[in-house]
Amino acid sequence: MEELSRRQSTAGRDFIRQIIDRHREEGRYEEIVTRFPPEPNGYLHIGHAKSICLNFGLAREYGGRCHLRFDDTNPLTEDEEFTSAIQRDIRWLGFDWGPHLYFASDYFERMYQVAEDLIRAGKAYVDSSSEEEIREARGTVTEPGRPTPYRDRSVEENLDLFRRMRAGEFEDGAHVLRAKIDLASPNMIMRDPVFYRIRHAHHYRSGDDWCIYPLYDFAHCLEDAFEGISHSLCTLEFDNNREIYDWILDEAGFQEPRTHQYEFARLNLDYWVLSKRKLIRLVREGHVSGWDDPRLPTLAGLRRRGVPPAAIRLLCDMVGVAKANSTVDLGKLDYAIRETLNPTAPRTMGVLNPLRVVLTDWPRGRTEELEAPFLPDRPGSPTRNLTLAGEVWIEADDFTQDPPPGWKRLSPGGEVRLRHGYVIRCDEVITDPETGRVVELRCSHDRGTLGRNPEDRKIGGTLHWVSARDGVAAEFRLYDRLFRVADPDDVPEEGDFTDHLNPDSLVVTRGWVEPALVQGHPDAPGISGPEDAPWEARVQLERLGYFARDVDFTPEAPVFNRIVGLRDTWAKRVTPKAPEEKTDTSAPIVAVAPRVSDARSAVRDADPELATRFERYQAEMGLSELDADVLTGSRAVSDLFEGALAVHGDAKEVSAWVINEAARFVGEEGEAPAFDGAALGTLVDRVADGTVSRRVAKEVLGEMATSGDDPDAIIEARSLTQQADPEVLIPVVEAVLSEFAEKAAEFRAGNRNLFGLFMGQVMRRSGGKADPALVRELLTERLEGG
RNA sequence: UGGCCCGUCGUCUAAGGGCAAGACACCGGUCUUUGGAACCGGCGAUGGUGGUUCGAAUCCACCCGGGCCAACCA
Repeated sequence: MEELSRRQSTAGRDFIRQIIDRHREEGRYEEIVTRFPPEPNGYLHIGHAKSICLNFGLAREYGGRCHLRFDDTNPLTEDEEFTSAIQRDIRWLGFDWGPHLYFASDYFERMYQVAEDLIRAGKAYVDSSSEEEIREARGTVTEPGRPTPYRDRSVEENLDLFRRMRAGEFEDGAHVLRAKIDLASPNMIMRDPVFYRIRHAHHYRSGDDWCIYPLYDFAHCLEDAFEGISHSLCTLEFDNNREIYDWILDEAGFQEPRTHQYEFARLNLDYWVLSKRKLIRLVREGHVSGWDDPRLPTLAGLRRRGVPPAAIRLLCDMVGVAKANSTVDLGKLDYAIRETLNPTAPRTMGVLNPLRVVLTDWPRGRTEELEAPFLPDRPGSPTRNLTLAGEVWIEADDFTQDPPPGWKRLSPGGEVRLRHGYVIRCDEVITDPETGRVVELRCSHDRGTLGRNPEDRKIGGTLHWVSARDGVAAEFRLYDRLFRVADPDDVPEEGDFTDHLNPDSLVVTRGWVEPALVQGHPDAPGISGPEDAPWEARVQLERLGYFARDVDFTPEAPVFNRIVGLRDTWAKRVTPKAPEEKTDTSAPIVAVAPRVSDARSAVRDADPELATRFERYQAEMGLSELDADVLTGSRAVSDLFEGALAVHGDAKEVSAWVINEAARFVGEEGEAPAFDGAALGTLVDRVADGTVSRRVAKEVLGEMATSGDDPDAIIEARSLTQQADPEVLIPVVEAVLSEFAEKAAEFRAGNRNLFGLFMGQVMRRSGGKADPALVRELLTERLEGG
């Protein structure tokens, strides 16, 4: 649909779509299958919306499917109530899972079988230590963990114990099932994670069938695998969990192509909090009226406020998907709402803070019907009649006794137009003798101005109004940001995010609306009747903003929520945004001397040969300490260097090739690449003797790393010999220059950045084979010479 | 502090060796019976230092900054 069109282009696709594109080219998966896996223990909020839009959107774009799966593995916190609320919210957002509704609890038996398999394979054990003991034995980020006394129980004993755990023979906490992996892993999650715990608790779906329940790390990857998920998307904080995800799936024997996990940044919005824990506090402590309080970022709250689901989808599309933690400007949500509502919301009138206007020259008893279109910019728009009699309400803010420069609204002696009606002039101001407050305006109207402008003068402003004769009293709930500060979590010692609550986040006023907003109107979309679902009734109150009926609305006591105000360039001019004091977070600029890496230094301490080489490279070859450091950080890298050096004797040159180009092909665990040092040395030789350009040599190296072929063979097979013949290159250079004549002119006019463009074009056309120094020379001659 | 992830306009996101692009925000202007909308224009960024390269936001090294992990939560 319209929001998707931007994504159709190849450029600018997010990293997840790029990965999926690649998988599709490889034909790796039969179908793209994603999932949205909420835990039914709370309400969905706008952060979840990003994940929903991503997962369901991907399925839609790639013609795959997206599962809705309740990740209900914790009987203590989960509840039926939430499963229906979550389904309603997703549907409201505009997505559908078809028949693919699943529950993790339905997989308990299969998961249990996997756990037994793991035990039989010696990959899991029953630990009878207490929770505290396990935590204590796990070590810290800097110290390795140590085994508990139960780690080496026999398979038989483990199996027996685990079965009795299931059978309910033990109290909560008596035993747990743990993976047997590596207690010294630098990744804390891999230090024998707990897979099952005993919980004699009633589960809202599986009842009392189970008294052991799997934990997230064990359960989630299996759920994905059971369902044939192809791309399992989660937020950044699960990054560390990917290792256990893969470990379990591999140990459980799931073959490629199987599901894999990818992490993206969760959505954050300033002036809001999005953590479940904090949302619960706001509700429980009564800072808001409930989960659907319109000030909350919950989908229920946004819906009640009147935000259209399309606006939330648009926001998610604008925000994109990436791996960098970020906080989105709340103004983007406002934009998305206005953008969505502007083309469709009927224009109507209401007055928030009324001020009485009496038309002194209006004949007593006369009424006039003024025809007003609901969508004034659209030809053929449906209309309604506004009844004008001798008195109207206008907005108190639209009048001032002493107008500032640029004021276009009413002031003593000034003229304005009543929207869809006449031009009026303020003749007299009635004030309360006690308070001095303006209570009424006496005005006269110009009969010649209905539907046309006076010729002798310009009327600057137009005011919205409601007829005092037949306006309907209404309550307005005006919402503002929930917090006063952009980052409510930024609190001083012993402070709390609730300290930053905005006391003015809800302002209630009583005013008037035109009758159509309460009675309904057959031709106006969104306000067709008093019984309409509240969030279906979204209108613009002209000059004020977009409003929706609240769930509390009744025709007898109409209540409207302000969804968002209109852009207001006047307000900005009058109250310029306070320059928010920004704490300077930029790093102080200090020149730091690069150091030898601690990690590599430790490797050398453990390997005397590397330590010797480290010294030798500096002393005998004249390499810098830093280069020598990198070259001796692992056996694989150092061997590569040694091997290459045996073929090509220039230590500096070889060292640069190893460090900058070849080292990246050494595996994470120090596995040697597909080529050896000698092959690398040969390649460096070919660069030195001018056979190939450096650029081509890098390509060759890449191929060596995948195929393991000999460099000469690759050069031969793909005829990559360097092109240094001017006779050949000149026509190419001239072709580029004439094709990009405009750019060339720009270059001559001073845009030096463009040199790379020409260079790149020539290089591309030569298949990267051209001698760059020569090309540069030829180009320079032609661009600068004549 | 060990490991992992991440640093591009004020904000969000592209470009992944060759013209730093778009959106929001902001600032001007045109138009206007919404100080709205629409239209036109402008401002504005590669965390730092070295290195590799004809050419670096992109590759390498170090530094700085931010985030995540030591639940029998997810």
